Parts: sequence; C-alpha cells; structure tokens
Amino acid sequence: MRIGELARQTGVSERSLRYYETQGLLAADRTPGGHRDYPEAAVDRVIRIQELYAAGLHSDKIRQLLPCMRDQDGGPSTVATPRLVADLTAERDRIDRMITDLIRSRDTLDEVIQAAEAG
Amino acid sequence: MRIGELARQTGVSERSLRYYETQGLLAADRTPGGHRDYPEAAVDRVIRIQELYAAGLHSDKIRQLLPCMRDQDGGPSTVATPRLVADLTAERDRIDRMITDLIRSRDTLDEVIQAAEAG
DNA sequence: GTAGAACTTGACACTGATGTCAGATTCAAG
DNA sequence: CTTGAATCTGACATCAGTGTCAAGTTCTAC
Repeated sequence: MRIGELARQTGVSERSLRYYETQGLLAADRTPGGHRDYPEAAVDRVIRIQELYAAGLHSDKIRQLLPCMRDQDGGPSTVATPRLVADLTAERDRIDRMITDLIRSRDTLDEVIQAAEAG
Repeated sequence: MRIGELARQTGVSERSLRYYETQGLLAADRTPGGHRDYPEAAVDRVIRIQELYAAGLHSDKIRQLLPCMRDQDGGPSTVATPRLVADLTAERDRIDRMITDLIRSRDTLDEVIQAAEAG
C-alpha cells in the first residue's frame, strides 16, 4: 500500500507518516523508483502510534515500546528491560492521572451543558 | 494570598498564574505597590483551569466556560448560550474520545509491563 | 510517449502554554 | 534605614508534532 492510501485508512497525514519514519517508528519498503510501500499491518501500527502520541508519549519512548508490544499477528516480541519498565510504569501512572483529570473536566462540562439545557 | 503562596498551593508556576491573568481567567487585587493579592478561592479556580487546559481546552473556551461553572461557594453562575453549549458539547465528545484512547494506551503499557515482570 | 496524479526530499512556519532571564520595584523584618 | 526576599513587567526561547510550499521524480492509464 502506498502512503496516500495509508493516510486515508488511518486518518493520519502523509506528513506525519513520513515523520514517523524519520523517528524510526514505521518502516516501509520502497518501489524501484523510491516510493514507499507499506504492508497491511502498517494500518494498525499507525493507529497505535497515534494513540500513544495522544497519550503524551514522545517518539523515543514509543520507539522503545513498539518492539515489546504484542504484534497484531501475534508474532514474537521483545521483552522490556528493567529500565524501560520503570519508564513505562511512570508513563502509565501519568496517563492514569490524566484520565482522572479528564473525567473531572468532562463532568464539569456536563454540568454546565445540563444547566443550560435545563434553564 | 500572594502569587508565590498560590503557586505553592496549586503546584502551578508563577509564570503560568500571570499568564492566566493576561488570558482573563484569573483576577487578582493589587496591593498599593502593585503586587497581586489573591482570594482563597483562587486555589480552586487555578486547579480547575489547570484541569481544563490538560483536557485540551484553549484559553478562550475556558474564559467563556468559567462564569458558567458552579462556584466553589455555590454562588450564582451564568448560563451558557446555545452557541457555547454547542462548543462545549463538541469538547465533551472530544474528551470522551481522548479518554477512550488513553485507556487503550494504558492497557498497552500494562501489557508490556506485565509481560516483562512475568518474564 | 505523454499527461496528470501521486510521490519524493527539504526547508520553513506555527501553535500556545510554559521556562527563563534581566532590570527595576516593593515588601517585611531587623 | 537597610537589606534580602518576593514581586513586577517585558522579552525571548522552547518543545515536538504537524501544516505547507517548492521543485523535482515516479507511477499509471490512455
């Protein structure tokens, strides 16, 4: 699959897909002429990457994390080093706090919305 | 309360507190010499503001939203206009998707962490 | 082979809250 | 007073992913 199709299927811009490649997050074969050629599995991977970015992880953490993730095809995966586990645990806790805050903000919005709809 | 104390109690930097003021989110009295003097209620307000920023709302949305929020002292509050309600509903849905994504990312991290601890 | 769509690399801009520094002023305590 | 801590304003930097544009190349279908 080529970059335009991947962008369409994932909703991620071509610009970002190329950026992911420079960050070592997403590999692609090349056609003889140099155009990127992605496997089907790239769709899932891009979505995962996008989710992790949205969760506030930076490129280097995602790069370390990706090979440790269960592959979409259940293939073998690397096991995280203790150092990485410590990092990921900190990220996990940060995400946890983030979720708590988001729920509180959502509740705040709901309150205002309901007050307006009732009024 | 002065800005240093407010920063300490909320964990928000003095820089940010001054920024909130320029954005019309946080008012303060002034001493004769020009130093900011915050009421006790500012603590809660700053924490709310911080949560809303973390939820991805921008200054202008927060500015519109704040007067519609139930005051910490249960005081009277403005009712949101239909236009604002529409905006806030969109934000609410965005936050909802954000929470969903965050939970998925947290699960991903948990999986990797557990795999490493088991191995 | 040719036209037009799709792709390539590279560079520059932006966003928007926050960090940081400088120089001047105010506050509080001795 | 004086002295040191706290605060003031203003300006500039940063972060990191993404948008966008330019000029050139490749692909695909006729």
